[in-house]
Amino acid sequence: MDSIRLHEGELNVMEMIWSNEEVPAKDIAKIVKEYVGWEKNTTYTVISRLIDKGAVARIDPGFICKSKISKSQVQNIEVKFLLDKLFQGSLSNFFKEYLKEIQLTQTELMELQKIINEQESLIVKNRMG
Amino acid sequence: MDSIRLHEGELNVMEMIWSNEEVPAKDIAKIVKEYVGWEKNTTYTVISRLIDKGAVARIDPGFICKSKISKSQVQNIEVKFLLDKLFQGSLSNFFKEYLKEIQLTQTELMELQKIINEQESLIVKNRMG
DNA sequence: TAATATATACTACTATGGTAGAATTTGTCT
DNA sequence: AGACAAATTCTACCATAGTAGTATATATTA
Repeated sequence: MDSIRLHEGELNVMEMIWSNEEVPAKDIAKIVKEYVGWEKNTTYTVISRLIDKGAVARIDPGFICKSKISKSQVQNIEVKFLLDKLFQGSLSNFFKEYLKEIQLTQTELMELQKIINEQESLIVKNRMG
Repeated sequence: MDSIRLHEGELNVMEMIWSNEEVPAKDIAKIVKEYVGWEKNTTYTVISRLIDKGAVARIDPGFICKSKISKSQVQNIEVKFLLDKLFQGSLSNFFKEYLKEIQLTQTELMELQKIINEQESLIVKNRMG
């Protein structure tokens, strides 16, 4: 699980694959063309690069694409990069320097609260064995 | 305040500037050399690019560098990019897809709780006029 | 003031992201 | 089979990140 970084362009393609389990390259090309406007060649190039990077597996016949890395892995990797880059690698700093400063909506606050509660009850459970 | 994106290398330099208000280029070069290992030329090149981008102001004589963008602005910009890129631009999604899944430490939980409390009391105050 | 060191500017080279044209292969329909 | 379309591969071009060598200007000092 070596930190594969994916950029915007590659994500256009990955999103397709993540939401379909297995997709033929040709379909990806079609859909990306429709939604993002890329020529099919562009998509094929990006797919190749994703295969080189190890983010996508090619299955033949049919040039079927299957993800080798989950969206959540990619999210983790990118969040880590951001934290390292601008928050001294610390989630706490992110809370204190970012979250604290912006105005959270009621909904966001409630969601956060829910997550905290869940995690806290987990901790308590663990402590009680 | 047009989304200036700064990458790793540029941040080496910006961190210096942020923590010193006004710094001569030569000092930045020296320190970056010491801590990051870059040749002074490299640092000068990066400084030029930062000036071009509008992230740094050059004051003469002395080639003094002064930041034109705060760290917190840069943090906001980069967080927004990450959210757009991997969380459909939504902080809520970030909470639900990332925070929820990782194991927060006690300290982190407490910090979060504190932030929520503060923001909630703010909302209540506003509501009461 | 000549010699040396330091600061700054210019130029350049590599890697990769972003994008797509051209060429070729494969499939389909008559 | 021949013609047309779709799929795939090859190749390439530009922008920018990443890094630094070379040249020049400026300051310092013998």
